[in-house]
Amino acid sequence: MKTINTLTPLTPAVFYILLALASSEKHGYEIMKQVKQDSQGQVKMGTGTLYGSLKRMLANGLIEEAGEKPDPTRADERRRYYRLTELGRRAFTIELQRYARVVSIAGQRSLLPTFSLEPGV
Amino acid sequence: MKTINTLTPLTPAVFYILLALASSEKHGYEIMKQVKQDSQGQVKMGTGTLYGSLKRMLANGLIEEAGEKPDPTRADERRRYYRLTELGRRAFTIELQRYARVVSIAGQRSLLPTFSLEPGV
DNA sequence: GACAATACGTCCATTACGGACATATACTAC
DNA sequence: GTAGTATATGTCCGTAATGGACGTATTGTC
Repeated sequence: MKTINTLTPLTPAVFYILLALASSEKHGYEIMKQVKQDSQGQVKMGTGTLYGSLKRMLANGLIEEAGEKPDPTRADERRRYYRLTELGRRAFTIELQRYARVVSIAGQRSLLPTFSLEPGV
Repeated sequence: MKTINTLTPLTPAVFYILLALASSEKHGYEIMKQVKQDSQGQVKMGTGTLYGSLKRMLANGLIEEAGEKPDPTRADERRRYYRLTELGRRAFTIELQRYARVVSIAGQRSLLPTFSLEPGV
């Protein structure tokens, strides 16, 4: 268990995993697909990075394994579900504020191009 | 020289260096102080990371060394100034959009706490 | 003259990444 | 039914990135 200060700034991989888990607990493969979607395919997380990051995040206390399966109708017992810990949620929030701050700074320095996110995001 | 796709997502260190250089060319030590300020002290870049990153970024073509010293009145000849290349500016812009998108997604999922940046930023 | 801040850099142990590989189950189409 | 794709987890290992210690020297301040 580490302090938030030693964990931040988070690597993009870890950050996207936290983002994926922030709404609901998910299993590994599901996280992978969510990250791909959230980053518009920009972040292509290999399995080594995915499962390696999950292992490190468990050790750091950013996430924990959810004992109960949220989808008991599905028989696939291979799935392992993860959820954020309190530490994980705090780290995510701090990191999100750092992101927002960076965008804000860039805006004030007129470094932002004019662009818009498509409505369906 | 690499393509943007192989370079992104950028590590936090590289991104902050690009942010520091986006407004004006700077030398190494100046970048270090700027990063510290832009991240509110959250990103503590060791000299190994700073000069190592600069070396890699030169090799990648994200930055280039500025021949002329912007401050000729100052005698300190140790300084080496860097500026963004076109590739660097494009990578920065893309990365900035990725940041903005992540913040936007988090907002739509109601993951953003209510917070405000102080006016002087 | 002393001392802190400035300024550059290397070295190296630790950490993180990412693709190849291994293995196996679930679903879809023919 | 069976071929093929998607789902699902994980390891292994070479490569890349980090960060702090160390080294050296100049500039500015008290």
